[in-house]
Amino acid sequence: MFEILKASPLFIGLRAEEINFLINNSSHQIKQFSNKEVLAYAGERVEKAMIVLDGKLQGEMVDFAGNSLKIEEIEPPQMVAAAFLYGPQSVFPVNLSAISDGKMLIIFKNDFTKLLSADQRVLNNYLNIVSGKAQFLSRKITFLSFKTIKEKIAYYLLQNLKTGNQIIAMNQSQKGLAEMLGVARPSLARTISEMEADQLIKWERNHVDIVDLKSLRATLGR
Amino acid sequence: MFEILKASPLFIGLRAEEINFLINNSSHQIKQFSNKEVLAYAGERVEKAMIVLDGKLQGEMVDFAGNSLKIEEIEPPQMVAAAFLYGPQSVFPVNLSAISDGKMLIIFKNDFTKLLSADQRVLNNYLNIVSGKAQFLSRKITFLSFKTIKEKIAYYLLQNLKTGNQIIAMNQSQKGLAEMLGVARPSLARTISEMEADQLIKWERNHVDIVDLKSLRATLGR
DNA sequence: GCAAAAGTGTAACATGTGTGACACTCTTAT
DNA sequence: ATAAGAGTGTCACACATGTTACACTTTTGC
Repeated sequence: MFEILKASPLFIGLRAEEINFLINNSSHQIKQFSNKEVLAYAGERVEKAMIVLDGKLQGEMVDFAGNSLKIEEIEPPQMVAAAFLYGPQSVFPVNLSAISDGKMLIIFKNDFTKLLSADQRVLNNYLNIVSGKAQFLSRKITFLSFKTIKEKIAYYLLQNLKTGNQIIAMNQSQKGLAEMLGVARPSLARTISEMEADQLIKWERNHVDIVDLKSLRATLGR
Repeated sequence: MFEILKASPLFIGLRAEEINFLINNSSHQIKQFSNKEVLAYAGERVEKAMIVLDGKLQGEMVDFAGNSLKIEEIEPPQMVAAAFLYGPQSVFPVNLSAISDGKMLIIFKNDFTKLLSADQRVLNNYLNIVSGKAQFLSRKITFLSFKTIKEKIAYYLLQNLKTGNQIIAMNQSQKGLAEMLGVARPSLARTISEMEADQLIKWERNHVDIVDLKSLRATLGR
């Protein structure tokens, strides 16, 4: 087990013996789960830290009509719902169910808090995990908050533009990009055409030429 | 100072003497700042925990064209960039500048980490702050990912509907709600009218009646 | 090399949302 | 009590985007 945990973001930088020592000094459980088992429902309180040791879980968002929506997979040795253990509304944002047999390490919140203060490296790691989530979400919002497709494209290009360069390698199809930006594929193609007509960019199969950097930047100036 | 800090989310549940003790046992500084002073630029590394003691700061997002965009105000005794102290990309997401004279408490990251492990209540508080941010952002994304205003309204209402009830108290103006949902105010009003015409809801000044819960849910079934 | 699959350019059309405007109502402060 | 301010209902209009469709090109697998 401790070999698996060594690879976990929570225990980066610790030796297996150290992890062993820490875990064995906090009360914990190993829970077996079987395929299709529902481990937690959305809205339920998060009261324990969970780390997948073996097998695979998935988080499925369930809408009010009862359909399941997005899916996020959690594999060993990831933590489950790391950013939802603490906080004013510490409830599961999704249904948590197993998509294979497996087992997980469970530490109750109180004990987990003690564990965090027992080792500064673990504390640091956990803070990195949670902060990382917040930062990821923050960046995602930046994207979503651009209204027009033109803005999204401009932002995407400028993000991926290395200074001094004026060519951006594209390792993604327009279809994929459209999905990532959350827009319809033909709409993306249309907007690209417009931007080419406006002499802002030149979109080739595998790379994009920035023709008029200044105007491209101005696209984002509201 | 310790009286101010007592009200800070970071030190909830601690007595002034305890805060005094903790702070004086970690190395720290008090920094005076003056109006219009820029305290940090977006992209700069976050290396210290900062708590505003007096005066007011603002975070301004700067776009690629050099214009400043959104503004977030930070007042005593709030922490600055709490979710950005740790994490893989711990850099300021915004420019940080003063909009009045004032002063702040500064604790360098290393010392702050020690402070967190020195007192479990402070650790818990900080985890609550950061997790709270992540949860707030997560909810915001859920909202932004609904495409139509009708969906957003339905989601909002169903979220705030207590089981068994069919009336939702509104503690927010339509204007405020429109802002929160990221839509134009008249568009929100129009959509509400439509939903009323469809006999889904009845929107009064201070509360909303759910007329047809089933159909309201169906709005979200994609 | 060839066929199938995937990706791309483009068009016509429907539709949801933002904008700006205005009258009206409710709340707040003096 | 009254005036000023904030919030609300509604309209006409412009416009960006999604949808659906089809021809064409490129890539992939055999």
